[in-house]
Amino acid sequence: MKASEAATSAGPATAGPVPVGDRRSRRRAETREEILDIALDLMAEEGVAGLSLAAVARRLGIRPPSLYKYFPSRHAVYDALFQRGQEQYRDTVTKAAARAPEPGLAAIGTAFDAGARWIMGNQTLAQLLFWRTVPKYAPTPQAYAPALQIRDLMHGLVLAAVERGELHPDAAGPAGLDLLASLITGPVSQQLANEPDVPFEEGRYMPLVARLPDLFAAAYPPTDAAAR
Amino acid sequence: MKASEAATSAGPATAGPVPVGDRRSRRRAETREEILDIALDLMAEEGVAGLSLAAVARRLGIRPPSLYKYFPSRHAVYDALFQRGQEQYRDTVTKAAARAPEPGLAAIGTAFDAGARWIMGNQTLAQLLFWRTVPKYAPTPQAYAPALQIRDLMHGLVLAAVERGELHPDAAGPAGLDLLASLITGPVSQQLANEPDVPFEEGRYMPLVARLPDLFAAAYPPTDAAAR
DNA sequence: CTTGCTTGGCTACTACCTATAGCTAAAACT
DNA sequence: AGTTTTAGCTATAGGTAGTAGCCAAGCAAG
Repeated sequence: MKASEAATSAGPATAGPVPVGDRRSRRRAETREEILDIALDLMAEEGVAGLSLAAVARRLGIRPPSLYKYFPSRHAVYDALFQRGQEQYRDTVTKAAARAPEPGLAAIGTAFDAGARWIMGNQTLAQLLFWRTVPKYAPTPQAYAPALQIRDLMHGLVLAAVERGELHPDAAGPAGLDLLASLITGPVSQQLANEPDVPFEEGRYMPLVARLPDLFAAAYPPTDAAAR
Repeated sequence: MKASEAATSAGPATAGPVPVGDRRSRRRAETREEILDIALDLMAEEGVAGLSLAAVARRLGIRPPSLYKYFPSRHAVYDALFQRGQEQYRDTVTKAAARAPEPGLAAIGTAFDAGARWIMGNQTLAQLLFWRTVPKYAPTPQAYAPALQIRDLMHGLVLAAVERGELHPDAAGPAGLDLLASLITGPVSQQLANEPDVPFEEGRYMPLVARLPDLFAAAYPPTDAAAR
């Protein structure tokens, strides 16, 4: 029992010879990941809210009730995917911001671009993350945690832009961050809802993302004193 | 047969003594509306994608199979609600734009405000209209038609603003209209996904709507020649 | 090597869902 | 008044989530 509990977070954290004895729990974690992969595929085919555990079981080659040895409910599968998605998205955006050519407003643009590309490449997860699409499902705090880290990251980027004199200090306030989040959400939602199948940047909405940093700057122009 | 077909669009179009003889089809249309009302209530309670026709039947006091005398499938119920919602939204926005104090950019703001308020007051319908939340459901062209009219309406408003010298002519192009639609979608999606239950304008995102016209103007500043 | 515990599969079952087929009685039209 | 239409019904097929309980294989300690 204790062993399996310890394995729920299931990261390849220790690269060494493994705490020994838990070949079983490693296998268990692998199966969990396999289930999540299949669930993701099925959600892409049938719609996010149309996920059927029975279909997952069929594709995995086991009987439906056996799935409950790995996840206590359908919502638990959604939650695991939600967390996985948030972590991937956070890492994508964080790395993009870190290797941006220069900090400030340009880095915000880099982060937006990377985030938008990830979303278009992971639309199923994006729907789960950014819309309330599954009846009665709400993410657990643990699964939602990475989203808060993303907000912190954006806050830092905005602060840097403010210090460079590219934005008014108010941009780093709550309303500013909410506006920033809304700006990126707009094209993304339009693209997901109306043109889910267009490839990369051929759609009508994703190209708009490149213009968002300037729009944000227009909403929070630096005070003349700070600029220059 | 012919009579009932004619009643499927079921608007109170003719206010007079009614084409006579179709007390039956009027009753039928009433029941259809009743079903849609109940479905809307249930979607609010259980989630948009969680609508169950059996539950509708229970609440209506009939057996589930009898519902199929009024709608051929669950998707047909969604489609009727989709159309109803698009028409309501279109009418709301159109009327708001028509009685705006002055045309141009200000009228766009008035239309946005009215649209946002309608959405917050009709969140269930809004989810159906603006997100792809129901697996395998896509609106029929007939149900989608009002959405095209809304785009035409916005196009007209933007053209008027351009002629008043408030916007660059490019604002009325496809990319401009897509940006405009994305701008309003952003706060709306954020509000629906993250704060669905806050009343009117107490939320974090809806107040941002008032700033969108200026943002749009910043994206398409008028050429100096046209201005003034 | 054997004994015993853990676990990952299974079948059987409940209670729900959408949708179809076909019946019947009441309502409406002619 | 007779005929047609229709709005309800029951029965049924086939799908879903989730629970209960059985059993055999895997693993670990004596």
